Amino acid sequence: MTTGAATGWATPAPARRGTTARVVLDSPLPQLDHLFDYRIPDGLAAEAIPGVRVTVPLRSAGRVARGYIVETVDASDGFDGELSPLDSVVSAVPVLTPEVWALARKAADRAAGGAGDILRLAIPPRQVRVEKVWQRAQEESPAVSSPPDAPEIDGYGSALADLLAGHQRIALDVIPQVVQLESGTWVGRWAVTIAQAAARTVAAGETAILVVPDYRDSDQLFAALSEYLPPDRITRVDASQPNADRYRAFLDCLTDIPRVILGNRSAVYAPAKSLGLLTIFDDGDPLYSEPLAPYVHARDAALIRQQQSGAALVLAGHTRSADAQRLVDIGWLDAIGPERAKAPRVVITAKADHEDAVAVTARIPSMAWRLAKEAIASGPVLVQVARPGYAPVVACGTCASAARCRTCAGPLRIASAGAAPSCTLCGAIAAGWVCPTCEGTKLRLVTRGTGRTAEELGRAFPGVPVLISDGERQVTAVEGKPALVIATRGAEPVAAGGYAAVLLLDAGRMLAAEHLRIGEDCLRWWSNAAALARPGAPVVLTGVTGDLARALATWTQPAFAHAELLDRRALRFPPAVRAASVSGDAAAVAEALAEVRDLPGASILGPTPADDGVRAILRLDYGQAGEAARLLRGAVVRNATKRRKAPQGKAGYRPPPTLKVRFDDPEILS
DNA sequence: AGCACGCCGACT
DNA sequence: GTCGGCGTGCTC
Repeated sequence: MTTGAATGWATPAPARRGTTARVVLDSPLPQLDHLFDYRIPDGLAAEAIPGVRVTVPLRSAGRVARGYIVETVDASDGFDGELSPLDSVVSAVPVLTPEVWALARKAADRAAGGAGDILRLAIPPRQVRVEKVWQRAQEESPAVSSPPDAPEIDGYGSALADLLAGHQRIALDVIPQVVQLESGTWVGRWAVTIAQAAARTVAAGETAILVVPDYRDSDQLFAALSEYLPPDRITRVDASQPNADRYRAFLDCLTDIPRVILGNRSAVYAPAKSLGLLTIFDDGDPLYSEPLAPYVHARDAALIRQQQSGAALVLAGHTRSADAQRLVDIGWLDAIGPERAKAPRVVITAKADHEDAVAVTARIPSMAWRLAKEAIASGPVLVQVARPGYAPVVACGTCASAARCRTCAGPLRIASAGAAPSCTLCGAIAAGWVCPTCEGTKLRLVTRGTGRTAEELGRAFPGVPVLISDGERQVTAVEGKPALVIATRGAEPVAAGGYAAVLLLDAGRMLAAEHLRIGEDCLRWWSNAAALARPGAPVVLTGVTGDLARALATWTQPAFAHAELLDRRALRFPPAVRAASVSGDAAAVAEALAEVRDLPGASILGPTPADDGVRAILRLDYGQAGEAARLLRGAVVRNATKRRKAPQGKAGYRPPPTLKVRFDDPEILS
């Protein structure tokens, strides 16, 4: 049997191996979320080391659960029954490192959730063949590239490099530009800045974890990293990878070789030997909000990991999230920007005059129109719209009431040019639609998606190619030639040389969405698009004035975030306070809330009826949130252990909903 | 979850 | 008397 110590990838064997293994189970059940002690049988003594996957008996023979050895000890403390023996060691690779275990435990505790749920994000499913090949390769001690040179970080003098070398925590304002790499690829300047910082970390013999919202950002950053680092120093850990690739990348992260680990939100949990830098790009992006229990936001996980590891932390973006701003305001993060300010040229137009404009230009104010016409001769023009599709919302052409589906009353849309209207929810075709209010038969397009916008603009600019980039058909890069690029917010391609003009066409409509975070989101969408313009090119904001327009025009996003945070403080909304939703059976919710209602500064909204039970919102000062999470977790465990099945004979009985606690629930702000 | 243990109604 | 119903609680 090979042991890890011989091949360099295992945790060093302790001087004296314990006789007892403390095991975390791979289970979502709250009542099993603690360590279980097992006797290590003689036959497994060599393999049963911390971090390995094991199977263990649970309650009765024949029933086995999967888990990981967290530590080995000599005597079990706190449990004085007879220990069962470990069932088996699944694999010799110690996949759960002590650092990741500490992170998972703390992140779960902070969110009133289970560590096992975090581990499922942190450790990909095992792929036996991949693991065998990888183990063999490790035993042959593969050649490692020599450490790279440390590049300068352009645009920040020595300030940023000094802060990183001192492992500081930073809110970084990136430079809103596109640049061409030596490979010829054009990327956002942010990617180069982060790549340079990461390369310096690797040159110093440490590992950097770089987290980005999605694969488009990942591709840009990967291209930039490749300018500074050899391929064996860059490991991509995307959840969209095939399982085999994902597991291979994960295993590579376990080695001692300092590297850059690049990936989406779950990359914050990647194992890393001597972590020196952790960056999150555009931390306001909702993709960082984990949709799986216990719903830990990648930013929060990063903050915990920074504290535990002492690595440098960078929250970078064209905008500052209110959450990052709070950390700046309390002195937890140092705010740093470029040496020389480089703001895009933002042109604000008054509200579009819909009354006397011709149909084709209805959404486009004359100034925007003129600037686009001028610009298109010299290069691509980006048109940002709110929605994909053709006509996502339609209404009666006569009385203007919203058009609804006859079957399910869902809203109707027109999916493509010339298509019959269909239901957004059930998909039913609404041929021969008649307005139930006024009996009109004509439909009016209330909103125009990418498709309809492309059609309209294509007609207005004959001979100019029109490209569409939205959620379904994503274009990642366009050439520097005249073209109209119609994109939904967040799906804008990078243009070679930058866009000759950027039209933020549906700004007013985007801002009208009912969401307390909408101002922050809009500024982020617009700023990210503006950063794709070439120097001096006009960025036209239509239909929006006021603080938000001023923040974009003067490129003072941190000031906007600060003002936003003051508003939230006055209202006691996140992130000025921490909030959690508590939902489930009315009695269970009441019992859970009774535990926390007397904590200093706690306040409760509700409970209000919610699907199959009730839901309440709990607001807490940050200092009390940890204690609240502990108390609520206790309530969840008690609820889980006493929940019972239907009494026999009662047909149609539904068991009461389980008690759920969700900290930092994004729906609280909607 | 899944399984054993335990305390009240119909049975040989 | 005891067989077995399912409500209750635990899992190292």
